[in-house]
Formats: sequence, structure tokens, C-alpha cells
Amino acid sequence: MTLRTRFAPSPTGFLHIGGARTALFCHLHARHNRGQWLLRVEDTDRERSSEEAVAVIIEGLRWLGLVADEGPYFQSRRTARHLEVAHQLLDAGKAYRCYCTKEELDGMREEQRARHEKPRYDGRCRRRQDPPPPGRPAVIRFITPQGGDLHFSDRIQGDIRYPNDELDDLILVRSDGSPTYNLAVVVDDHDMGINFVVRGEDHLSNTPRQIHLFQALGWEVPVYAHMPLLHGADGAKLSKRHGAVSVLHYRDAGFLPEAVNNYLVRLGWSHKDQEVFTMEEMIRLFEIGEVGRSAAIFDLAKLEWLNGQHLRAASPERLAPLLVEALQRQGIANPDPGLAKAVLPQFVERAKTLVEMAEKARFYFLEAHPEFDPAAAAKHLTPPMAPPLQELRALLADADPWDVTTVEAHFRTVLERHHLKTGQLAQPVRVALTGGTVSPGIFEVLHCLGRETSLARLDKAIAFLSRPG
RNA sequence: GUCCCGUUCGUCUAGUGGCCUAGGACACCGGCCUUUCACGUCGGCAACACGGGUUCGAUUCCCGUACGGGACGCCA
Repeated sequence: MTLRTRFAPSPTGFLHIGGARTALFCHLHARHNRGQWLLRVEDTDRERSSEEAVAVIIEGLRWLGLVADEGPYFQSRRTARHLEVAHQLLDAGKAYRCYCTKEELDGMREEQRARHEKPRYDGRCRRRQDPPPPGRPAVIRFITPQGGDLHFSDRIQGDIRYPNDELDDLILVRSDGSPTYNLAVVVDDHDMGINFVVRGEDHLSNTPRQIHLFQALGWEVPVYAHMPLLHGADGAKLSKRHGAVSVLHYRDAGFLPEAVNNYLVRLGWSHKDQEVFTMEEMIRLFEIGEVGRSAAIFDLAKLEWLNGQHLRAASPERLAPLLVEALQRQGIANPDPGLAKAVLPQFVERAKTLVEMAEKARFYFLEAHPEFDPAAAAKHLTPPMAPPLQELRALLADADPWDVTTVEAHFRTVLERHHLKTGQLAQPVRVALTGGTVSPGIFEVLHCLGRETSLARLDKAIAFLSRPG
């Protein structure tokens, strides 16, 4: 039997890093086993679901490269089928109408809490003999088996044993006639041939009741794998402060999707001492049964390191357009794509994100001269540097060809004549060309900047350090 | 409150009774490399929550406690 699983987000917000991790694990599990996975949007809560959220979730998955075999299916379009099943249960005497009001239910829960009991519906309408109150809307509740334990073997969590008496009669259909989540998942998972469910641990306690539903319907129960949750830096639930932002935020922050996937897979799973994985490796090596059971905390520093690793593994062809984009967002109107590609190797080891890369490479793309960092200029653009800089400028003007080797040769000539150490000239030149004290190797910078721009910037620096006063 | 789940360096993790004076990675600190910054490299700091068992022997098995998380909705 081929494995069929699904990723089933509810479109009440964006796809955050935790949801992305669930989607990734679904994808890996399906691909590893040559199975399929489908995307199902669980939008039975019409109040809170939105179309933008759907679009953003799909875009997030697309960016991560997690492409489903089927879907997206929309749960809200399957209402008729859900209700059909509810009535089937009703007809079979496995469900009943409940006329309890909100107030009644609230009162019941309050009393139970006061008695230190778990708040749950006591099933009073199940035993109702008298005719229903006329005109009062009813919900349909499922008759949960009483007594005994329900146990199932979770592929991640292990054997779970759950006393049936902890469960109450869950609502299948709301008083407005709409099906609830627990009904919809069971029906959809069955109808869509899902035989394996990967989802967050927050669904663990829903599982026993869903299994009861499957059994009442005479349907085969899927295998479950409940993933440990992701926590923020303070150990609490993920919030906007620490990571629960849209995955697309990471795209805009200059992260590569493969780095995000790599980071996410290592949260709860490992393979020997390997840290860096390609998607192919993840698919080949990933075993859902090896996933750990404890929650993990999101650590941006490690994501950044991994991003650096993947940045280095990526080709300049792939990265150049991304760098151009990042530069544009930093106000560079028309970054030269050719220059971006040429210059990329110089930054790939110096930046952890594309955004950082763009900041560092910015000086290459400036139309005007870079502004001298005041501290850098004060330290390196000093009057005594005028003669060597002028001499360098003169030699460079005639350098032929304009390449790294020639440029370096002229540079060394100046060094010798003025008895300077490399750094003594390199730093002033660096400030002249880039505005600051940090950049790739100075000969590469000269070369890639080109003769015209290099000379102009040197002139500007010479004028600056020769200024009166 | 009740039920379920979890607990190895700051963080992600390895570890399935002796190989553990607990391994790797990120972060951090220091050396080397060096034209700056990085990269690289070498080294350092740093953990089995606690208490009982079981056993010749527990990080590994059992029980309890503490702490953390999840669930308890006409949300998903």
C-alpha cells in the first residue's frame, strides 16, 4: 500500500516556522517512502479563515520547495459530505441531538472545575427522554464509548494510552448546521485515502476521539506521528517576538529556503554528526520514527550559520538575482547583474544572509563615491598617505592589463618604495574604495570595481586627506 | 484543577546497561592563518532536573517529586 499523508493547515494566519516544519516532515516522510502527500486547507472555521492566509501559506510552501502531489483541497467545500456522514452516524444510533444551551454548558463546566474535575460534557441529552424543546437549535454529538482505555501506537510519541472516560461526547455538527473540525478531518482523511498523519503534538489529545470516530464508521484508522512543538527563545510557545513570523519573513531577511529546511529538519531529528543536508540527503536519510519527542527552541544563530553554509554551496548563477533583489531593497536602483555575479564569491564567506551580503557589497554598486566612515577616514586617510596614494594612483592609471595580478604588482611596488607594510597601504585604499575598513581582498576590489571607478575614488580620497585644516 | 506528553552543555542533538573521565554542532572565549573582515584551523568553557529503587554496574529500566509543554471550545 502506498503511503498517503497530508499537510493540513488552517488558514487563520500565515505559515509560521512551526507549520513549515510540520509540512517539511510530511514532505520528507512521503518522499522517503515514495508515497504522496496532499495539501488540505482546514477552513471549517469560516469566521477566522481568510483567502489571504491561504495565499500566503501556499506561497510559503512554494518558496520552501515543498510541493504537494495533490490539492489544495478545501475542507469548507466538502460540507455536504461531512453532514452526510454525521447523519449516517445519527441514523445508526451513534450520535444524538443535544439541545443544551451555551449557558447550561458553561454552568456545567464551572461546577466541574469547582469539584476539581476535568470539564466535559456530561452527556445529559444522550439520555434525554422528554421531547426536545421546540424551536431550540440542536448540535449533533458523537456517542463516545465509555469505560476502558483507547490505545494507539504513535510513530513518534510511542504507545499512548488514554482512558475513554476522559473523553466527552464531541460535537460533530454545530447548531448552525456546520460540521466541526473533528468530524471533517476524519471524513476527509478517510475519503482522501490518508493512511498516515503527521501533525503537531497539540493534536495528540484529539487523536483518541478521532480514532473512535473512525471505528464507529468502520473505517481504517491511519497511523499517527505527532511532532513535538517548537518553542520560542524563552521556552514558551512561539510568538511574534521569536520566530512565529511568516516563513516568508525569512525569505525577505535573506535566508535561503534550503537553509531553513535544513535548520528545521535538525529540530528533533539528526543523522550521525551531520549538520548540513541537501534536500536529497534529507529525503534519503529521514526516518520519522527517529524523530525525538521533546520540544525544541528556535535558535536564530544556528539558522544563520546554516544559511552561511548553504550560501557557499549555492552557485553564483543562482545567487546573483537574489543579491540584486536585496540590493534593490536597499535602495540601489539598478544593480548590474553581471557585477553581482562576478562579485558574489567574495561575499559568500563573509555574510550569513543575502541582506548582510547586500550591505557588504553595496559599495560596488554605488553610482556616487562612497561616504567615508568618519572613524575610518580619521585613522587611515591621513596627510602622510598622500604621496604613496598618489603614486599608486599614477601606476594604476597605466596598469595593463587591469587584472588582479597587475594591480597587485603595482601595489607592491609602492609598498617597497615607501617602506610600507601591506596593511599600511591596504587600509587607506580600502577606505578610499569602499568607505570603510572592512571589505574583501583589496586587489579583488580594485579589479572588480574597474579602473575608472577605482581611480576616481582614489582621487576623492587624496583630495580628502590633502584638504586644508 | 484534571488528563496526556516531555526533561543530556546557553541552544540543537548523539547516546538504547558497562565502549561515557558523556560525543558532535551553533553560540561564547583564546591561539594560528592574515592587507581589513570573514573563512579555515587548533584549543578551551560547558550537560545526564532531583530523590528512591532494580542491577555486579545506570544517562540508559521502574516509581515518585519538581519543572516545562499540550489538551480540556458549537477553534483548528
